[in-house]
Amino acid sequence: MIHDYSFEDKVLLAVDCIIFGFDEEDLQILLIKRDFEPEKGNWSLMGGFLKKDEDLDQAANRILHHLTGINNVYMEQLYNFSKVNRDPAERTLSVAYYALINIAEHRQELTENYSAKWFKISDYPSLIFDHDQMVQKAIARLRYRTSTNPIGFELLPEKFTMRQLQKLYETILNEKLDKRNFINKIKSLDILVKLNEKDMVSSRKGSFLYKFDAKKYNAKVEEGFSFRL
Amino acid sequence: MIHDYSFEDKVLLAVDCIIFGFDEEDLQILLIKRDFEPEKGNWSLMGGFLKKDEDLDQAANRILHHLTGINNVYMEQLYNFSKVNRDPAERTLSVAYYALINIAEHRQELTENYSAKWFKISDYPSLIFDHDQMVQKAIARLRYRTSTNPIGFELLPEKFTMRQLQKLYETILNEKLDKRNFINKIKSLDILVKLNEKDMVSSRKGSFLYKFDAKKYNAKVEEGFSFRL
DNA sequence: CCAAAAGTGTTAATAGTACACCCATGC
DNA sequence: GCATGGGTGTACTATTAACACTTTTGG
Repeated sequence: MIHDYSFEDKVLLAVDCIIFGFDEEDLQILLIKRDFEPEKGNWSLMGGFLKKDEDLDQAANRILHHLTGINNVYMEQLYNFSKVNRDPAERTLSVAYYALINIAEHRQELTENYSAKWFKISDYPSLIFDHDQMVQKAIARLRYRTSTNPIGFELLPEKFTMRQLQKLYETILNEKLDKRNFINKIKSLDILVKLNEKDMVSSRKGSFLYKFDAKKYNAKVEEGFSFRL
Repeated sequence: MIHDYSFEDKVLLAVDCIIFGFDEEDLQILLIKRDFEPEKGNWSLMGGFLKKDEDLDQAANRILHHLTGINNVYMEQLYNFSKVNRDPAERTLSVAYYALINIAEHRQELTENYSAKWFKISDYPSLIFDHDQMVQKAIARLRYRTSTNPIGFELLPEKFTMRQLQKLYETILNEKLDKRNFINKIKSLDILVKLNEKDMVSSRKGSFLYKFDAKKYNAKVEEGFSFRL
């Protein structure tokens, strides 16, 4: 016997993306004004529908690329939102993904070609459907993930100062950290390379730049190391 | 303009459940032999399809109840598995849920009425499609969740001994724990009630029974307490 | 010479880990 | 009276948290 699937209900499956950026001061999300009904003119996450011939990761990447021109960034599936009437127009489920992007590197393509806008997570407009809930869940996941995996670097330029890194973690975790303790902890992890190069923008003295050493990190993970901040 | 959803692809959405139980010795999962093609006769998680008029949590509960007679247990959404050819018969996505059940309390209904079988997670048959992957992900999530939320109790009888609790955590975390340190830690959390009642099965002396005090736990959470084992 | 951010160590407190003996009971 | 699992506390170690002054340099 072959089970006949043809009597089962099929559904529309959306993919919505919470796109995080960091501008040296605030954690931000990228939103767009929805240009069709329902909820036309209101702020929304970037989304689209899953196609038959792609999996969800591919759909999330396609949608991100289509709406921002951005490719190859850290993305992670978050949760499947499924309340029956979440979209009043039609029964739709939505799989939320979040992405981490380096604002500086992508500022050009974003502002030039697309109508998206950055908002601080401490102050963003209310969103359509259940998108606010998605954002809150994404922030919670981001807090956890950045504490247990070295993904915070995805939000920074390739070369960054200790102060930028500290500020980033302070912003994500929403708490002040002690400068010396933070640096000691980071240094003890031994997964950064100190460059012979200084950032001269932030001070007269200049501050050394660091890079995340992915190769070293991976080697350490092989030996049982696990990142924890 | 109303966006026309009618050209978008619709998909079949399955819900598969990883059902965990604990028998005082091993962490186990409940599996069934699939009785239809493809993969007829092979072991599988319990699953079914999402219906139009229910959300995913409801579907997971319905499927669990339908296949086991069990209701009202801890369930949590895990991940949406979406590889294009994961089910060779038809394009199907599957949202995995995991459930925690108290084997003792439900042994009757399970063995009497249904054809499901418990397997130790240390030794279970290989499963259809991507179900092995689902189980592995569920175990990882269970480890994390039981370390940060007091959900381990869901796997034990309402009244349990310290030894049962310790054995449970040892099994989930897959490491030996020190008896005194474990008890001290648990006691310092101050979320259990010690009963004036002993379990006389496991020893001649008998060992005191405890209950999880959900009310106390919730009150403490309100005040900023967070469970961590 | 001064303002502004960078860089750097030590101490105290806390949390975690290791460890061994007596107790109560049924047989 | 002895075998079996139950119950208990302390000393040591490692980790985390608190804290302030000197350095560099452009203006």
